[in-house]
Amino acid sequence: MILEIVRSMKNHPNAEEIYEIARLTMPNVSLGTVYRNLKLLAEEKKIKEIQFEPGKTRFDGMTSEHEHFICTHCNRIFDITPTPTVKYLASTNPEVRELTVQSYFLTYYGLCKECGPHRI
Amino acid sequence: MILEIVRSMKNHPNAEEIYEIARLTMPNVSLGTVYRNLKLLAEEKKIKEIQFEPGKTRFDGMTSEHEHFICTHCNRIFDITPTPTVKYLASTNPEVRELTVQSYFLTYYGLCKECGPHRI
DNA sequence: TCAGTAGTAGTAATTATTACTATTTTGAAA
DNA sequence: TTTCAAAATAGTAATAATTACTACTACTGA
Repeated sequence: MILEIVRSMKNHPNAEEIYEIARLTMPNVSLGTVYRNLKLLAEEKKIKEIQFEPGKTRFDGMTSEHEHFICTHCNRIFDITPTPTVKYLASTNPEVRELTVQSYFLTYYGLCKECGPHRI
Repeated sequence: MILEIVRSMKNHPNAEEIYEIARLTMPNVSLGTVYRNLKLLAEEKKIKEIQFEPGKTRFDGMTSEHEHFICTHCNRIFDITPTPTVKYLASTNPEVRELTVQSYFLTYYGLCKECGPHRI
């Protein structure tokens, strides 16, 4: 049930937000239960925990490899499909080639289409 | 003073660790002062706040563009010099090209030289 | 010298998260 | 179906990281 909720929420919610949605269908679910299940789901790799701002863990039901873009103006978070994967990039970096890369976490910061001019 | 301490610590310390070092030279500095100055320094962009594990903010005195590698076995954090910059990579990604990228944050997870075989 | 500002120590408060405990639910064997 | 142990839960207490508050000190410049 909680897994379904996280999967249906596309806005990278935190535990509190998931709890609010969960209460709509399970009116007396407790926050502790939400936390516990989120942790279990994360351990089973069915959801991802992500850290953007300090002290706030967010959850992401999309487990396929993807990146994020955070608009520094409106604070919205966008999902980005990686085109040439960072693993390829890693393979061209001598420092990284000596290590075994299993996964990576990449977040861009900048201005989204609505908030800023198109420019790199 | 706190800026010097953060710059001298290469291990991405958290506030508590910085506090411990600060007390060596300023025995009655308070933890609140350390937190306040770290926040000020971060606002002035003289240090960077980084989030690896949930609920723990670490600080980095190296403000030049660089990436991190975290060994999933020994949990050590390594600094990585970006070779082809991710900005270049971003420019090849149509999704990202429509946005204004100001900065990025990239962390690799995997096994370091001591903990795992060399393999990509 | 003195008033005002800024910075600090020390403590209290807040926030996100985890732990605990008594109770409820579940599910499989009898 | 009944029974009973194991697992999950609600509700609350506890913890950890961080921030806010307050009274006090130090520094500043006129």
